[in-house]
Amino acid sequence: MRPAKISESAVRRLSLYLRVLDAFELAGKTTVSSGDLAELGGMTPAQVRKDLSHFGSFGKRGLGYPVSELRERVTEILGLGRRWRVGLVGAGKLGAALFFYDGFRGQGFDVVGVFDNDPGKIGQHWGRLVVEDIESIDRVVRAARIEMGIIVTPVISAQSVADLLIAAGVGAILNFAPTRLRVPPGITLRNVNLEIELESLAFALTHENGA
Amino acid sequence: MRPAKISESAVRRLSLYLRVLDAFELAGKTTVSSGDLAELGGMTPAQVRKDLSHFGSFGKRGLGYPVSELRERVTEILGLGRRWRVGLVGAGKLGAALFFYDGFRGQGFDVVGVFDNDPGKIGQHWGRLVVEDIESIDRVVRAARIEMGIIVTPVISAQSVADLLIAAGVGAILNFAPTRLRVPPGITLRNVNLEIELESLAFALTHENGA
DNA sequence: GTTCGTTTGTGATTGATTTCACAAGGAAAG
DNA sequence: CTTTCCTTGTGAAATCAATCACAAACGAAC
Ligand SMILES: NC(=O)c1ccc[n+]([C@@H]2O[C@H](COP(=O)([O-])OP(=O)(O)OC[C@H]3O[C@@H](n4cnc5c(N)ncnc54)[C@H](O)[C@@H]3O)[C@@H](O)[C@H]2O)c1
Ligand SMILES: NC(=O)c1ccc[n+]([C@@H]2O[C@H](COP(=O)([O-])OP(=O)(O)OC[C@H]3O[C@@H](n4cnc5c(N)ncnc54)[C@H](O)[C@@H]3O)[C@@H](O)[C@H]2O)c1
Repeated sequence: MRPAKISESAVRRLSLYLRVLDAFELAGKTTVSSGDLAELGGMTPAQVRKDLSHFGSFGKRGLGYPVSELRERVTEILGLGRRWRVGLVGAGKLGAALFFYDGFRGQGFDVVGVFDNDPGKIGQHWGRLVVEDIESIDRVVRAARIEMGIIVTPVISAQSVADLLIAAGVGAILNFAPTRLRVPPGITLRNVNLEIELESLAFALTHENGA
Repeated sequence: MRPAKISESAVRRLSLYLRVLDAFELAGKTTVSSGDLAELGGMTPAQVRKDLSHFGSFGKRGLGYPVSELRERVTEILGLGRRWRVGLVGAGKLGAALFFYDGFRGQGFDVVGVFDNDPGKIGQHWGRLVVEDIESIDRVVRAARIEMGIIVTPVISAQSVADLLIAAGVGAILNFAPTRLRVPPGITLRNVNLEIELESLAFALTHENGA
């Protein structure tokens, strides 16, 4: 089924369902109800059903959803039925934390290229990879058929790095630099801005007694 | 002005306005229009005006908003007119990246406590701090009057760490562990789940040709 | 095969957020 | 003082997202 338009938040909830389904499958359950999924995922049963119904009817009335089949379908919907090749730009503190984190591999994301512009970083061995010169990014992205980029450079370099990634054919970017990147239509951009997260906590703490 | 209810997304936009205002102030401009703010912030002028109007009338018709005054007001609204004391739990890869990142200090957030449960980590000197035993978290949080917690432990420990932070009086938590934490009402929780971000990119790349 | 208890799938409804559109305010120029 | 040109502030309208509520479907029990 090819749904008209799925909201960004609905897609994020699909990721949550997938985690909950993993837990249920591990626990040996063969079916789950929308209520079960909602309980562990932190939303309402109606929302679970609505989200899933956008992609077809997977459940049986009176019974619920078959765990392993639903897990497969959601995996497929999210595009996780295959592995993704990711390039990481910025071999700094955050870049290293991300690179040496194993969690992503388990979800199907392989970092197959690391880039930096610091001569002290270029040539370093990171796991089985070598940190590449940012100058070679076009060649390496094409050679390794990298599909997504993660930007963990300082703000000042972020836009130019994004431009290079896009020019090399990357279609999606996850940006950690606290700045707004401009990307052409058709390129997917997600920002992770930790300063905004902290500021939103500060706002909540500041206004909680007034609410 | 004490507005009835401000949406989470409106608060996040306030953070963006603050960044844009900083840039304008640095550039020596004394007034900005909602159009200017929208242009650099990536939203519409009407939304800028609506967001700001929730907190009062800061602008002059025909002229725009006074940059430095608006910056001060937004700073105040977000609760950034003071410094915040933050505790970091999990002295691992991501914890180190966050701890040694200077960007947060500039926004008013001081990490004044680091905790771990690994004997190999406890006692390590991190900057001018010493990594504390998680067992002492209650004492240290109270002594240092820590107000916010950042959780960067493995999933398995995240809930128990959250419970400890809350028991020690922390009112807001930023959680990086990819799991849903349960917190009592009155406690503010924000999650940063990088797996979900990557999966949302995978979804976009998978469905882009069909859109 | 009928009844009963359960749970899905979905149109209708409610609610929240964003955008529209314009009257009113203010500066500047003549 | 009057006209002109901008830009704000805000109700009204439109769009988008979440929730409700219920008929239809299914399994189990007898
Ligand atoms: N470290 C954190 O915890 C943290 C938290 C929030 C946001 N961020 C943001 O993430 C980004 C990276 O942070 P970090 O702490 O890892 O910084 P860092 O200085 O440790 O690393 C940045 C790396 O990018 C490289 N670089 C600079 N310009 C480049 C270019 N043009 N091409 C390729 N590589 C280039 C540098 O050589 C360096 O190795 C920054 O934008 C920062 O604001 C980091
Ligand atoms: N590293 C990354 O880039 C990355 C990316 C996405 C998500 N995460 C998440 O962030 C968390 C931390 O990741 P990491 O790579 O830094 O892991 P890590 O293993 O390097 O560090 C985790 C630290 O937490 C400590 N710890 C464990 N249990 C504890 C407890 N009960 N109390 C106090 N400290 C405890 C460990 O001793 C260790 O030092 C994990 O939940 C991970 O899933 C990390």
